[in-house]
Amino acid sequence: MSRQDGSDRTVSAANVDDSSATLLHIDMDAFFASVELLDHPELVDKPVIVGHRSGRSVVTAANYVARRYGVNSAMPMALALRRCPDAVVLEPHMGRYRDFSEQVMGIFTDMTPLVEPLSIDEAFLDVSGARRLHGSPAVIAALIRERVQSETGLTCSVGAASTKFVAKMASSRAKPNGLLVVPAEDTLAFLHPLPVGSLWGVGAVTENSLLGLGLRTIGDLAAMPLPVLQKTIGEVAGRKLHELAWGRDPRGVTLEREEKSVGHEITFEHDVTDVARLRSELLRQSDAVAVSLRRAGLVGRCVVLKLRYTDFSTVTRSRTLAEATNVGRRIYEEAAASFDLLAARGIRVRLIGVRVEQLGDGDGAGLGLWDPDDDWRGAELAVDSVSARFGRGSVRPASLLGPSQARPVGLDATKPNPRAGERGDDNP
DNA sequence: TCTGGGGTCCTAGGACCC
DNA sequence: TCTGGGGTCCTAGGACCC
Repeated sequence: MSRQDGSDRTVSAANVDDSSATLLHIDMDAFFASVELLDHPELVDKPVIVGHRSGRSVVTAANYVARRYGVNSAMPMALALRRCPDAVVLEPHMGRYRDFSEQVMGIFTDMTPLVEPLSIDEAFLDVSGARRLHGSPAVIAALIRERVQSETGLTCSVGAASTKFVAKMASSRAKPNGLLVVPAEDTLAFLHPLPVGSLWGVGAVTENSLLGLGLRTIGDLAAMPLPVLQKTIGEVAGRKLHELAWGRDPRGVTLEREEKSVGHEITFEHDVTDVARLRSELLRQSDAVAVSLRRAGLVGRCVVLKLRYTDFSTVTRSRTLAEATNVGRRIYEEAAASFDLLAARGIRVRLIGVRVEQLGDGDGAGLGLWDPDDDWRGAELAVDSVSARFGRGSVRPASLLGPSQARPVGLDATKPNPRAGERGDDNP
């Protein structure tokens, strides 16, 4: 293994063979906080928290000075400020973070076309094909880190390994502002001493289950008989974690991901009992979801209402439509119907949200009925009128067809129904 | 300590079909 | 009818990630 820290000092074996470590995971350091510090250089040595100071918010990001006080992202703001009363709290500026995100993703794409963004501030890169042009994975990682720093003023950390999840775990152990290369033959030596909780996909609940089995390290997990593991944490999770513990992860870098759902939710500053107010929030969110769907050229068939009550218990109610939609009014009707059943006997609501699932291709624009970028209210009738024109089932989610068979609305309706005539009694 | 908002994936039970 | 097996869809809840 070889490691560089912020001063580009090689900490261990310098002449390590990194040729097998062709998957890079790149993660920006304290991303939101670092962007804010570019605009407030006078705060560099002070604890800085990004988030809303008010009410029920949580820490969105914290710089490394704040982290020394025990402040971490997702921590309740009230707790963070108790731990670090002198912290400077800055409001988030998502648009600005998105701009920086695009800039660094652009730097990644200059090195290889095989870039899989994982979130706004991290990505996987497959550099196996870029070696001849740019050099070994460690050289490519160093080039990227230099460019990111000189062109944006931000730092990032890079993990290089032969599998995605080991690269991801390596980057988190290189933080901040470091590079950690794990050649294939060092994978188990790297993984097995680490605590089970550091495995990607092991959260607090699973960690507790594993500790209950006496498993403290990833090496312990690897040595555990698979059936025992599966009995405790489930068949799929057990198999997956066992594979990961042995460094096996067949996933490659994927360029395009299909969106599975679109939703909006809010937590009120104070719990709300007023049903009319809750309904109007539902209408607002339904419209917002519809706008998001149309911008993405999508329609959805399943409308999910989510409520969180005063005691933090959460319920969801879903309704599946006969035809997919991206019309705010339709989404609202379904969400409100679910809501009325729950609200009939009075409720105290902390959070309310609407989500649309079972997404499909909603390319009604090709029919000249509406422009997906045009969010004026009149466009609301768009996909419902397409359905009306072509009849039931003309708007079918891609998930029913399989990815390669997904077709724009309308075109699909010109095909014979593939499910017609399959109802015969062929019971053996 | 008192818990955001955006998501993905898995489990499990029941309806329904052949 | 005292009932098998396999598949798909729908629903609700929950773990997990950033």
